[in-house]
This record gives sequence, structure tokens and C-alpha cells, in this order.
Amino acid sequence: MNPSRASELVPALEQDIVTGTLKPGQKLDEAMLAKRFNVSRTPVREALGKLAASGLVEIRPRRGAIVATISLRELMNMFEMMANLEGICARYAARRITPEEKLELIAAQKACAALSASDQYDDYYNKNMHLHNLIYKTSHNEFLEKQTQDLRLRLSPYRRLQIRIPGRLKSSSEEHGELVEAILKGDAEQAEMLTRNHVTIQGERFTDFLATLPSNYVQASA
Amino acid sequence: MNPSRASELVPALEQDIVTGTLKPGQKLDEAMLAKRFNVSRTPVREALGKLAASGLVEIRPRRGAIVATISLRELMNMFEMMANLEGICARYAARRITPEEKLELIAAQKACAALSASDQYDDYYNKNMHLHNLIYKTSHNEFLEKQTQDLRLRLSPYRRLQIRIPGRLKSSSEEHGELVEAILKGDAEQAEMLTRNHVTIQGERFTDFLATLPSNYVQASA
DNA sequence: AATTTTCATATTGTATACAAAAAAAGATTT
DNA sequence: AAATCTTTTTTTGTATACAATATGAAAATT
Repeated sequence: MNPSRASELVPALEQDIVTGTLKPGQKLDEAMLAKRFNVSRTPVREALGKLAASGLVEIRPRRGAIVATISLRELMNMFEMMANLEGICARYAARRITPEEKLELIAAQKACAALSASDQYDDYYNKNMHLHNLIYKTSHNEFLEKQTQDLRLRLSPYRRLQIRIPGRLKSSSEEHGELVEAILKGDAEQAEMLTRNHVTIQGERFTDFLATLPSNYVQASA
Repeated sequence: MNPSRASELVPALEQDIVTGTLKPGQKLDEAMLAKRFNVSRTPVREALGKLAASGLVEIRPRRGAIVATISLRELMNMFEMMANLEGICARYAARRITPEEKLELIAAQKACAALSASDQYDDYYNKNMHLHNLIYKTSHNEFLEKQTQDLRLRLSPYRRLQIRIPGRLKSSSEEHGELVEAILKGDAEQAEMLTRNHVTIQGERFTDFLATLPSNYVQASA
């Protein structure tokens, strides 16, 4: 049933990094991880290598692995990329959405809206993710879908830290409303534009966001 | 000077896969590779794992590694993605190009044009790649640049097979001319559009391209 | 006292060893 | 002779062993 022990390590570590249990810059000691998962160092090293390839871990030759830290410039680049990828997803979604997908999308949007009024951040986080994933899938390009999800995953340790401004969920949800509408009526241009603006960390709020980052989350120099 | 043996294996195998010395679907025997590079199986496995993460290699649990094969649908998705990524690069390039980069771009375009008249495919391939890489770099988003290069790398085993139609280089080069012009005058919209069309395997010729693929290059079913 | 140097310890990278599973070959049956 | 079952051989996945490098602590020097 279980093809290999190593394959379990990747998602487990991924989870820890993404949720912030393991923080950017933190050392990933091979022996320690081996003990924790009851395996030898060999599968641990394999897992770390894979996480390094996906960008979540940084391997410094002869100096061990750490949870990847991102420079300010890189972080900006990645958010810019994210806005574009999501924009492309939305554009194709508007063109290619099926009748069944329309129903799913409407439901997902309603679920977000229902939570937005009462600032329930954690629940909203999940419903919001579901809505976005749905749009990626609706692009009907699985490669694009995966790349977009991967980048979202990679950004999530940083995204989680976003400021919790009262009423912020409401405006986010309103933006969703417009976006979903654009997709439903097949307006690809509009869907792409709305998404880009929506994802760009709500535009000018990016500097606010940066200011909230713990200093050890980002590298010293670019 | 040389941090590890394993780190040499990755680019070496990458090269073989990208140039087609190792063909899609071909088995990658660990013991054989270990012998070839004069190392033990351990670093070989590490290298294969990394190549798998980048998508060039496919690891089937307990059944060994093969050079990645791509289904027809995946290939189409990847080319579609490529067109979009290059389009984004061109858009940002038009907005952010520096005076020095303008000179480089003009030079690169001229180098392509010089070769295009005489159908020198291999030389053109290299000059063409240089021009495209230059545009990626000019986007001034290193993350986008790397992702675009990675995808190009991954597609190159397939790209190499493109049909060699007489005069094809000339029209390709003319498209470059328009594109470079758009970037130089800062017309982001135009630069993006021209690139998307240019990259979409010259639009409707995609089916021609597919027809030329050896059957073992693509998976049986989608 | 601060800085450099030397030595001890810990950790990484690679090789080898071994167990489990898959592939191949041979034997047996229909 | 074809097909199935059994046995042998390969090959993969993991553990352990060892060498090379980096880290940290103690001693020596300025």
C-alpha cells in the first residue's frame, strides 16, 4: 500500500513549512528529521532534495538545509508572477467554463461571501482557497493549474501573515463577486484584469504587507 | 572547488535529455549511470530525484526512472503556457528595458536576421535562443525569467523536432523584428500579443508539428 | 580583553550492504 | 505448442559505515 517511506516525508514537511510550523530560515537537521520520522538519513535527504527543487527548502552545499528564505526582491517577483498566473487562469476560465463548473463557481463564491461579513479569517482562508483552486481548474490547462498552485503553496508561508484589517474580507469578497460574474458571462479580458488587480496583494497594500514580515523571514540583501 | 559529484550529474543528464541523446521513454538505469559517472548509486538517485522534480524525468515507484514522456494534452498545455509566459516577459520587457538592454536586443535581433536568409537551422537555433533569453532577462523579474527558461528547457526535446520548412526562418525572423520594435518603443500590449502569436508554434502549424513526433515521444492516452 | 589559532566534535556527502519487490528465465501443466 | 506457475536474477529502496568538510570550543597570541 505504501510505496516508500520517503514519499510520505515530502508532504509532511511541506505542510509544516506552509503552515509556518517550520519557519523560513530554520535549520533542517537531517539526523533530527530521520529520528522524527523513524527512517534513516537516506530518505530524509531525498525528501529535502525534492523540496529544494520545488523551492520550499534551500540546500547550502556542505552546510545543510534550511527552510527557504526569500529576499524582498524575490518576494515581489513571485507575487507579480502570481498575479499574472492567476490572471491567465481567469482568462481561460472565462473562455472554457462548462455548465457544471458554473454551478460550482457560484457555490464557492457564495460560501466566501457568507463568511466575509463576520471576519472569520481562518474559515475564509479555506473557502477563498477553494474558490481560487476552482478557477485554476476551470482554465482547463492542468499544467497551468499545477504551476499556479505550486506558486501559491510557496507563497503561503508569507501570505498567512497578511494583516487582518476589519472589513478586509468584505471587500475581497466583493472583488470575487465581480470576477465570478465576468467569468460566467465569458468576458476573458475583464476576468484577467480583475484577477490581476485582486491578487496584487490588493495593490498598494503590498508595502503594508512587507512591513509586517518578521525580519528573519526575508534575506538580508537582495 | 567542486562541492559534490552529484551536482555535476544534474546538468550532464539534463543536457543529454534536452539534446535528445537520451530520448523520452528511455530507461535510466541507476547502476549504469553510476558506472558512467564513476560514482555510487546514491548521488545518481539524488540527481534523478531532482530531474524528476523539474519534470524532465519520471520516477515510477519501484520500477525505475525514465526520461519523461508527455501526453499530447500535456504537450499542448505546456506550449500554451509557454506562449503566455513569453508574452508576460515581453510585456514587462517593453515597460522596463534599459538603454544598455536596447543595444543588446538590437544586436541579438540582427544576428538572427543575418542567419535567417540562408536556412542555417542549428546556428539560428542558438541565436534565436539568445534573443529570447534576453527578452526574459529584460522583464526584470528573475523568478519569471527562470520559470520561462525552465519550461523552454523542458519543451526543447520536442521543439528540436520542428519541421524545417524552407523560408521558415525568414518569417520567424521578421516576427522578431516587429516584436523587438514594439519593445523598443515601449508598447507593452503589442509586445505581448506579438509574442503570444509567435510562440504558439506559429499558430495553426501545431498540428503539423504533432504529426512529426515519433510515436514513442508521447504517451498512449491522455 | 579581544583576536587568532588549534584541536575536538558534529554534520554532510558518498559508498557499501542488505531487504523487498519486480522482471526474467525456466519448469510444469494443460 | 501455449499458458501458467515456480524459481532465479535484477533492480529498487533503505540502512549503515566511513571519509571529508564545517562548526564550535579551548588555548595561545597580540
